Amino acid sequence: MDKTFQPANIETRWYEEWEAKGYFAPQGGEQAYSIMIPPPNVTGSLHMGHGFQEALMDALIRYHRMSGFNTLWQVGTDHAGIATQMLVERQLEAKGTNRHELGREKFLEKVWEWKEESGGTITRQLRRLGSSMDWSRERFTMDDGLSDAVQTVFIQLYREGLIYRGNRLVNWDPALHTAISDLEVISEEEKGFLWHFKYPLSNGEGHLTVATTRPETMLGDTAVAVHPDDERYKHLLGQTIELPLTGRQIPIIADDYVDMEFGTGCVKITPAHDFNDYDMGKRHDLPVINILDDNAAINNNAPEAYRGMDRDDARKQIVSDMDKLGLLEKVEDHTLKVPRGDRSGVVIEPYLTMQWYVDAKTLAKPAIEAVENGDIEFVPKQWENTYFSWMRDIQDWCISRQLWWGHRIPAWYDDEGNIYVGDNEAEVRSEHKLSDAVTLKQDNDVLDTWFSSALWTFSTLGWPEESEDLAIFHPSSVLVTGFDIIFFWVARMIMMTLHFRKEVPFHTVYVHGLVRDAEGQKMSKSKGNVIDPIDLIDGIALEDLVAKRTSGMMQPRLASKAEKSTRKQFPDGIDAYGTDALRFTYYSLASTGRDIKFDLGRIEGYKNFCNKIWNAARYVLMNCENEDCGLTDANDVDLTLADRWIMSKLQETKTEVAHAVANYRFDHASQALYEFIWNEYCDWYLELSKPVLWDESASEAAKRGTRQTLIRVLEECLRLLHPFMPYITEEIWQTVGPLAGKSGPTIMLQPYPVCQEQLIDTAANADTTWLKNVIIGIRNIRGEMNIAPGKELAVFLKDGDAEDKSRLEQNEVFLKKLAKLSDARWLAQGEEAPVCATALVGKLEILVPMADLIDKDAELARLAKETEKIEKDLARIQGKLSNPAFVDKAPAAVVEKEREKVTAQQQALEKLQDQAQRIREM
RNA sequence: AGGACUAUAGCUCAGUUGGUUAGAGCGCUACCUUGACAUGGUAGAGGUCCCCAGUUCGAAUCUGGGUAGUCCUACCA
Repeated sequence: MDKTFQPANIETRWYEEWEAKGYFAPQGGEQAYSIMIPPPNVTGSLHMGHGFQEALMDALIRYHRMSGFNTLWQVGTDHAGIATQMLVERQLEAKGTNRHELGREKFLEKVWEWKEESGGTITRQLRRLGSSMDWSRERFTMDDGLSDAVQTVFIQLYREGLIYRGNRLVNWDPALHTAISDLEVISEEEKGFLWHFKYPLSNGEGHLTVATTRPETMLGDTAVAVHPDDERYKHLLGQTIELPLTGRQIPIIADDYVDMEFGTGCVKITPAHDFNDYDMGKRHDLPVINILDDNAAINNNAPEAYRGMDRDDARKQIVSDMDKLGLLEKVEDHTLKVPRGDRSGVVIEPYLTMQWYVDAKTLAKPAIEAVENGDIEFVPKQWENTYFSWMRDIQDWCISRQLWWGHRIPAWYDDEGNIYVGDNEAEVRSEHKLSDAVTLKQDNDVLDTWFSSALWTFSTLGWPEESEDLAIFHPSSVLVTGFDIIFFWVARMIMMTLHFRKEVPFHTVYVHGLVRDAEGQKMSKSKGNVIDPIDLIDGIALEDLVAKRTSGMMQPRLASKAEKSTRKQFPDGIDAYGTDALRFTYYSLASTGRDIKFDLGRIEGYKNFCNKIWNAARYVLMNCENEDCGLTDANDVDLTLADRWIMSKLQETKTEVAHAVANYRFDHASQALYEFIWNEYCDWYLELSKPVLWDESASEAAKRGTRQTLIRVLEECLRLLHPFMPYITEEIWQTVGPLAGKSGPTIMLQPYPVCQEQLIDTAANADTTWLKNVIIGIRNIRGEMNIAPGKELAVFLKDGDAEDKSRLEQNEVFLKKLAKLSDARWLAQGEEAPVCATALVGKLEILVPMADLIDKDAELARLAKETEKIEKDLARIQGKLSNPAFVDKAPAAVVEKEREKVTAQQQALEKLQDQAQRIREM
C-alpha cells in the first residue's frame, strides 16, 4: 500500500468494474427500493448542486442495496426544450444561418446531432461521482417509449376535457417567440420611470392624468379606470377621453381594482397587454386591441407613425410626442418589478395568443389530498406548506410552446378550424370519417418539457404498458430534489401520476438545500461562479478555472468580475480531492438548512480523513496479514477491555448511522462515522492495540483477540462507510474483507452492518472512559508543564476506591504505554508523596512528582486555572440548590444529580487547594 | 403586501422531548519527525447562543415583540 491515499489511481478502475459486472442493476430481494433521478438536461453539464443531489441519492441507493432491498436507481435525461433549442439556434447563428432557413426537419436533425455530441458530458460526470445507477435502463424524455406516454396522456386528458385550447394572454418571450408558463418568468425589481400623461376629456373640459411605467402600451388603451368611490372623478364616469396620438374615444369607467391612493387614482387600461387590465376589460366588455407583433414591435393596429418600431423605440417616440403635445406632466424615478424570461433574459410581454392549457385545478385536488393524508411526505415537513400554498391557488398550466424541439402536439386542424386530437393523422381521419378531400394540418407547437418530465416516474418504467417493472418499482421510494422545483416538477408529477396511475409517484420527497459559493451566492453560469464537481475531484489550475468560468460570457463587465473573484477565492486553483472526499463533504453539509455554502476547508478536512482511513488500514494490515486473527475456533481468543469497548462503540455507531439515514440526516451519519473512525478507532483503539501486539509477555490469545478486533472493526467500518465513500472502501475492502473472513467480489453487495445489541458493553465503556481520563489527566500535566513528550514519568496514585484499584490493575499496560509512564504506584496508607503536580479523575488523585522537572509557577498557574473553573461551577450549582423553588419543583433525579456534583466538585476543590498549598511551601 | 427560513467560536456548521462544563471541522498558539498517518500526534486559547420582554425552579431550546439577512408567492398603474 502507498503511504498516502491516491484517489486518482483507483476511482475509474473500480467504477468500470462495477458497471461491467452489472452490480448497479436490481439484485432481487423481497422489498423494492427505487429512486428516479431528476433528469438533468441532456446537453447540459452537472454543477455542484447536481453533484450534491447525486451524492445523496447514491448514498440512499447503496445503503438500501447493501441492506438487501431490490434496488433500482432509474437514470435518464430530459430534452430541455427551450434551453437546447436556444443553444442550437445560437450555433446556427454563428454559421450565419437559422432554423427557418433550415426547415423544421433539418433543424431537428441538427438538434439530435448536438444531443449525441454533448449528451455524454452528463453521463461521464455521473460516473465520476461514483453514482451507482442502472445504466442499462437509461431513458431520455424524447425516446419512443416516453414519447408514447406523452402522447397517450395528452390525448386522454383532452378527451376528459382536462386539456383545452384557449385564446388568452400568455407570457410571451419576444426573443424566443414562444409562450412560457408563469413559473418560467422571473420578476425582479429594476429601476425605471413613472410617466405621467395627461389624457384630455373628449368634451374639451380639462384632462385626467394617468401614470404608466410602459408608455408604449397607451396605443392599445381602451379605457381609463377610477375607483367607484373616488369623489374626485365620480362626475366623470360615463364620459370619454380622447386618447392622444390615436384619436380614439375611450370611456372612463369605475372599478374597485383601482387604488385611490396610488398616483392620481386614474389608471389607463390596456386589456391586450396587461393581465389585470385584461380581467378588467372582460368585466367591462372593453375592446382588446393588440398593438404588438411576435417580436414585440408595434403592429398595424397602431397609428402609422409607430408601426414596425421596436417596443423600446416606440416608448421613446411616444414619450417625446406626448411631451411635444404638452401632455407629459412629469417623469418620476420608479422601481418596478420587471418580468423576464428565465432562459432568454428579455422582458416578457403579456400577449394574446391561442395556446393549450391543462386544467390544473381539477388535477390539483387529489394531489393536495395525497399530501394532506400522508400518502406523500415532505422532508423537512415545512415544505408541505409551500406545496399547499401553491396548489391551493394553482393557475391553469400553459403547455404549448412555439418551438420545434419537443413533443409535437397531437392535434390536427381542418380549414374550418375544427380540432382533431389523436395518435396520428390517419387515425384521426378514420375516427372522424374525414375524406381525403379534407386537408388536415398538424399543430406546429410542442409541449412544455415539464409535461413529459411530469410522467417520469412511470413513463421510465414502461407505461403505458403494464410492465413488470411498474409493478415492482412504482411508486418509487423517495424523490430527492431541491425546493426550487417543487412547483415546476414535484407538484406536476404528483398530479399526473395520481391521475394516470391512481397511485402516488413516490412516498417521500426529500428536499435538500441549494449549494452556493463560499460567499453565499447562488452558483450560476452568468455570474461565473460555478464549480464543476469534477474539478474538485481532479483539481484544476487557476488559469484553467478562470478560462472555464469566463468563456462564453455575454457581458465583459461580468467576465472581469468573475475573473477577479475567482483569483481571490482560489489563488492556487483547486487541489485534487478525489470523489470520496467530495462526497463526504456533501454529506457533512446536508443538514436541514436551505443554503449550503461550499467551503474548501471542509473538503480539505475530509481528504485528510480519507488518508487517515487509508493509513489505519495500513496499520491493521501490517499487523494482521499472515497472522492468526482468531477467525477460526482452532485457538483461544482473549478480548481485552479495549477490544470489548471498541466493539461496543461500533454498535452504537451503527445505530446512529441507521437512525440518521432513516431521517435523511446525512450530516449526522457522516459525523458519527468520522467521529468513531478518527476519534475512537484511530486515536484510541489503534494506540491501545500496540501494547498488546508489541508486548512480548502478552498472551497469544490476547494478541489473536486484538487482531480479530482490529480487522473486524475495520471491515465493518468499510461497509458502514461504503454508501458515502464508495471508492476507498472498495479498494481497502478487497484486502481487508478476506482477512476478516468475508468473501465476495465487491463490497457493494455485502450486507450493511446492523447493530448487534449483545456486543454493547456498558462496563467496558465506563472502564475505558476512566482509562482515557487518567491518560488525559497526565497528558494535560505534560502539556501544561512543558514536560518533554518522550520523558517517562513515574506517578503515584492516591485516594482511589476499590474500583479505581481494579481498573488500574487491569489496565496498567495500556496506561503505561499511552501516558508514557515508567511506573504507576499506589501510595501506601499514611505515605507522604513528594511535591507533585496533580490530576483528578473522580476521587482518584494522580500525582506526578515535580522534582527536577519542576516549574513551580507553571503548576500553580495550572492549579489556579483548574480551581477557578471548579469554583465557578460550584457557585452555579450551589446557587441552584439554595433556591427552594428548584429543590421543591425540579424532578428528584435532577436535584440529586446536582447534589452529587457539588460533593464531587467540593472534594476536587479541596484537593487542588491542598496541592497548591504544598507547592507554595516548597 | 402575505408567508417561510436563518441568526451559536475568526470561518463553515451541529445542538433530539427545556436540566451539557454549549460541541465538531477548518483556522489559531505551544510542543513533538515515537515503529499507520506531518494529509500526522499531544496539549491549549477562543462563545453576551442577534436584542428586549415573558413563561418556568431552570431557556441556545418554548411564547411575544424587535433588529438584520435570505428566499418564495402575489402585485400598484
